[in-house]
Amino acid sequence: MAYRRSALMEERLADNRDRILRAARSLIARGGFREASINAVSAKAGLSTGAIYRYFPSKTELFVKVLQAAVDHECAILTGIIEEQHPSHAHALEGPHLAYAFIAEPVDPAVEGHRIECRQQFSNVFKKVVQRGVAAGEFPPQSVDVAAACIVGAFTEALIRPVASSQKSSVSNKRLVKEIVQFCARAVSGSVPT
Amino acid sequence: MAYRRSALMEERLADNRDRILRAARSLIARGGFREASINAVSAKAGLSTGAIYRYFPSKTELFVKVLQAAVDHECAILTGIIEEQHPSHAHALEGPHLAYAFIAEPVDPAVEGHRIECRQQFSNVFKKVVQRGVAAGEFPPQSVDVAAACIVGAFTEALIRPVASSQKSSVSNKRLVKEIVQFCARAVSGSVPT
DNA sequence: TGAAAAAGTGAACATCGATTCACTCTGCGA
DNA sequence: TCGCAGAGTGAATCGATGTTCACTTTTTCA
Repeated sequence: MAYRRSALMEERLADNRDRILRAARSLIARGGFREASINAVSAKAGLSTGAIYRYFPSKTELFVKVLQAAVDHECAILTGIIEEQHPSHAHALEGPHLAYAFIAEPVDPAVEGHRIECRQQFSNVFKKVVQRGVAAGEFPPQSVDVAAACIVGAFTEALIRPVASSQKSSVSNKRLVKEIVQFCARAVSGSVPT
Repeated sequence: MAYRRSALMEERLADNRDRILRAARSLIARGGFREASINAVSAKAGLSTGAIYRYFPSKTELFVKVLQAAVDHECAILTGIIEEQHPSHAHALEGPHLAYAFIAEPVDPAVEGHRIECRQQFSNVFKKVVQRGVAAGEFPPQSVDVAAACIVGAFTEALIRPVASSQKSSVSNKRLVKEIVQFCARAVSGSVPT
């Protein structure tokens, strides 16, 4: 009769899909989209090139899924940090490596379009914070859209620079984040944080 | 005897080279590196594909030269604005289109490396300003490197966003720049500019 | 003017990587 | 155990581009 996938099989398929995503993510994080060829991804995932196409219709789709997952994850963390005032969780952000792919690389227009949405997503997180501050009179009047974009830009550039130049940064990652946060805090509030 | 190029010929060659650079620059600004294939460049420059290789050893070299020229130009403008307090010259910056190629696109590692240098170059311009302010006690103590990187990031992200999303921005370019400048001014000085 | 040298041409070539597909292998159901 | 559906394979295909090169055209100079 009709072919039914056993639970075990179902699980294995899901696992494969997951391994593909992880492999792609890892390769992108390490060497950018450039390094994430279908061959490399399939090899790393322990599958053949053809198998990839059973799970994703195209390389583009695969990349979009990878970005989506990463951004969802990081946005959640970010929101958590901001909402709950637990800046210590900042280390949960996976460092600048993946972020690099968000900003400093090409690819085809489809992925490009998606990347823009991702940046927008990050931006929205910050926008809310600024809006709140301005409404409460804590922050001086300003274009919240521009401010949000600036914050995203400041983070990405400042975080990415050390990766891109592959030089040992003189400041630790933790300290770096702290500096950036202070920069942005002064920018939106117009005052030196205590 | 030995072949000597006449002045006229010399001029024509220089003009060709110039047209190639302009063509590449224009294509990059319009559609990113992706659109700037050798064929497209040669066509736009009014030469054959092969001719390009008489002027530049490779596509990579050509791109590097284009970036170099653009960055030199923009850095000079930027320095001028800052040094001479003529913010009105800001319109001389060619807008976000070329900037887009500096940040949001891939290409081969050689160009990538050069791009990083370009960002550094921009960064240095800002770094000096911040350093001066901190030394003079006008700005609170801060990591000038991080601040400079943040400023570059803020500018690029905020300027590029409208281009990337290809939506008519609600703010004019001039106003946009002003907002960004204010953001950065507050960030480094920790006070609301008058 | 004629011949050598340089500049220009563009079709052919080389490469690289995504995608396909004819085939093999494996798990499900009878 | 048998036979089929689905999963997996990987070499071949295909398309896109950067680069080359044999040839044509133009320029220089005696």
